[in-house]
Amino acid sequence: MKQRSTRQVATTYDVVAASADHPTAEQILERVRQKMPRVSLGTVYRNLEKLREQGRVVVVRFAGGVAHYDAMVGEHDHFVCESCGAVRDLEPARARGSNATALERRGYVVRWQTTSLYGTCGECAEVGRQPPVIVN
Amino acid sequence: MKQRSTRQVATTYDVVAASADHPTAEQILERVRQKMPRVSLGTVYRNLEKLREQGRVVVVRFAGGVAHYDAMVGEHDHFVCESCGAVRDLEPARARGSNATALERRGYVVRWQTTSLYGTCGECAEVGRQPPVIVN
DNA sequence: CTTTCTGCAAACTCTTTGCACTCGT
DNA sequence: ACGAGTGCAAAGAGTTTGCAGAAAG
Repeated sequence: MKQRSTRQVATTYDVVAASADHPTAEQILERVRQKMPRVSLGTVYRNLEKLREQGRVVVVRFAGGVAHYDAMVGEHDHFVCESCGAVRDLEPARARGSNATALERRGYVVRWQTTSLYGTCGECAEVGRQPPVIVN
Repeated sequence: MKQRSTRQVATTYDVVAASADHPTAEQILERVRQKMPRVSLGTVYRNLEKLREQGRVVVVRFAGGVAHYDAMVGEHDHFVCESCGAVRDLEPARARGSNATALERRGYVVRWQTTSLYGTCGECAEVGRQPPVIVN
């Protein structure tokens, strides 16, 4: 059960690592296909899962429920624009908050945490674009 | 296009309001059926959407991507047990963090935010149950 | 050569929708 | 009686998986 290093896995990782926009599997497929046109969606999903097991990518889900992939592996937060769907990485806002501390005092283990902010990004706010409630 | 008040909507809301465990649509269906056995899943989804539009329930998604429904409508945070899947409401940890302030200074609108903590709940920690990485 | 990985397509899960019928108003 | 709501089943989106052939070690 040893893992092999294939061009598909490498390219998939390169694409995610080069993307700052938290692409979905479908978007990753498109970008991988620019370099390897015959890659299939199933392979992309399998390889993303492999990369996740290895801790090289992270799966993020926002209000709409579809999986977004991020090569920024450390704990951090996100801003999601409800108008255009853009996602921005943010620094982890603060150290473990009072909630985590309170839970740990009661025997809970808090392994990680993440905050998502939802609103309208600067560009959309300028153009006056309104949030259509759909966020992937 | 006026809204009618039906027993299905009322019962669906009652079920969500009486549930502290953030049930999925399927779980809500089961509970509604205890009172109205012929209700269908499609109706539950339609009514949950209606309640969401009315601001009476809120959709929450965790790492696994499936929709959970919550009648606690105010802004608040969640703890998710990675072992048993239990979800606990937490108080909103803090006022708008520095991230929100910084974004707003740049012309962003931050409409709401939510934090999710992931770990092991007290009960699972006691029994020594390990996280299986699956969280609905 | 052996075993994992890939491409393809079919299967699966969760959610939405079309249609004929029901029930509030 | 009119029209929004319901039950059912079929269709959609996103994701997973079985299998035969391709390729890494």
